[in-house]
Amino acid sequence: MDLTTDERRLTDDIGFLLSRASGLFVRATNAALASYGLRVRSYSVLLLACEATEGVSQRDLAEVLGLDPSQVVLLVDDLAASGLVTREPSVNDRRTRLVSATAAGRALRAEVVGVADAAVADQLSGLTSTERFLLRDLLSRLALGNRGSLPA
Amino acid sequence: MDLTTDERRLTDDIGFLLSRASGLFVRATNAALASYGLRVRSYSVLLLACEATEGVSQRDLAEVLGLDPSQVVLLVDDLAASGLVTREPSVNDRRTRLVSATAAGRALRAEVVGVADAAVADQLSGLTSTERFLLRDLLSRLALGNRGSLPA
DNA sequence: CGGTATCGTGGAGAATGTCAACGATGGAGG
DNA sequence: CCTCCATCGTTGACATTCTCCACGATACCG
Repeated sequence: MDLTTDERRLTDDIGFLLSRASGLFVRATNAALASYGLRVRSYSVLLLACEATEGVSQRDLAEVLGLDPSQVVLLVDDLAASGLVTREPSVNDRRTRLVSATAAGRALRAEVVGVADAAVADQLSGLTSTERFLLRDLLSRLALGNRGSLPA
Repeated sequence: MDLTTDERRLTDDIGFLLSRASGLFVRATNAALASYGLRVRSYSVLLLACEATEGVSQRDLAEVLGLDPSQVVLLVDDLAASGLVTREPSVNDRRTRLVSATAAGRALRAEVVGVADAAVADQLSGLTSTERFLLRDLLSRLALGNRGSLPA
């Protein structure tokens, strides 16, 4: 049942397909967010800042996003300069600076989230709802190491 | 059943998960290929050159890889400088230059393909064989627009 | 022949990835 | 208290990648 190596195709490689699909999604989402002055990266940081009521450390941001901490600095710099997030030192650990969304940040997020979701949904138009859930579960396990499926 | 927008999480977004997983795969594969002087990109070009018995136009390479043609030029430049591929003008259309793998290119591919596949398989270790087929099918439809599932 | 499109190539500038170092702080142990 | 070591944020440097534009060469179409 194993194909000989000579019969393999790049277009059957899951790594290649992941990279290809990811590129399509990122391009589509960047285009959708462009008019709001956001890119996928800064939008992701904004979302995480909105999700964390008490703020997120930049170390955690780097961890979740899979980025080098030095990249997070620049992303937060831009968002802070735009007044979308604040960066305040933690009282528990003065090394860490907690990133929190401002009112303006939350407002922009509320305005943009539909556009971003629509861009993603457009790319997913070929999949049924069931297939999307399945894909999300599989990708979640690859990207985040989640064990089981949806938790109840 | 729809969550309010305030309850959505970035880690549930398929676009984010795709980007995250793709990054993991690319990093792992790059690390595996590093000692052979290849990166994911050049390795992909080499694979496509090996698959096409009559050579591939750089236009087609750009199309399949989802890259700008100007990037393909540099990739082929490197591979050609290493003696892994040749770039010869097409007899049908002298504008196009067909990229073909040399004997050295095919030899290197045979040597490396196992290492690259192992890197991908390692990332997929959390998925069953059935889940991998399923994931490949779903990604293939997203990345390549394939309609149905596996053709018989 | 003239107009238009395509292929490969080069160049510019932004965005991203990777790595090493540093100051400031925290934590553990003597 | 003091020293050693780890962590967080930051900066800098450098390579890779992305995006777009323009050009010469060739093809196609009328």
